[in-house]
Amino acid sequence: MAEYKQVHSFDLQISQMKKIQYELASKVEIGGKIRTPSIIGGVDVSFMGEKAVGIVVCLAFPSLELIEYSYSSVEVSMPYIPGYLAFRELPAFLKAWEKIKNVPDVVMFDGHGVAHPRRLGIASHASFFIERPTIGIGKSLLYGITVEPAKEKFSQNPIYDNVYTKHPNDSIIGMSMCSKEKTKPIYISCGNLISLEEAIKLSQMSITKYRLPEPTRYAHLYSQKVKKEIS
DNA sequence: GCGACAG
DNA sequence: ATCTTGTCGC
Repeated sequence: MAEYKQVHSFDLQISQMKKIQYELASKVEIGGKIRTPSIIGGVDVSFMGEKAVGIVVCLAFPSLELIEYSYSSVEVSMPYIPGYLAFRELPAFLKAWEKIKNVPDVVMFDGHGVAHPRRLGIASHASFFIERPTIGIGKSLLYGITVEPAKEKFSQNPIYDNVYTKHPNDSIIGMSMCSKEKTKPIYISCGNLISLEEAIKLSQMSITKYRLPEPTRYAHLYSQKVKKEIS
């Protein structure tokens, strides 16, 4: 069973959530070389009424064959508020994470990493609980400035901080990338414990014939499937 | 005050 | 995210 650290509770007020985000963001470690993963994880959370269904899939890397997947169902604790997605989805994710036997070496999330107003999107946030490298894969931009890349596979452009004076040493917070010709781009950003170069490389190696990389794509597929089975 | 706003 | 079938375009 995969373990995780209970970094903080989820019974919080927005002001407390914001404070936690700033505190954890200051501890994010971008860069460093990680060993090529043998198992890559994918996470997605879907909803049905007041229930949140969390999914974790484990794929062999680089073959991308499905090894295992788990799911959980928890009561929704708060509404969706832009910038605070993690507080709504992490409880479901963590409950599914504990059921995983083949612990992933790196995990991809459906949402952003440091490409976030306070540098702590769900991918970065989750890393402090599972203590593993994470990557954020966004389907739309939440924060940052970027130029839409050409619609050719793997064409890409950097995502810069809206306020470049806020973090002058690292204004590039992610990469906009065309993952499939003639489709809208995906937004890759570091979650934690990984470099943007590595995050992009692993993302590209996880992309086959679809817009989303297999870990996230599979997780989403299963979340929809599981919802019907348990409804 | 106004507009933006992951999933 | 979710409500929802067929349909236009690559």
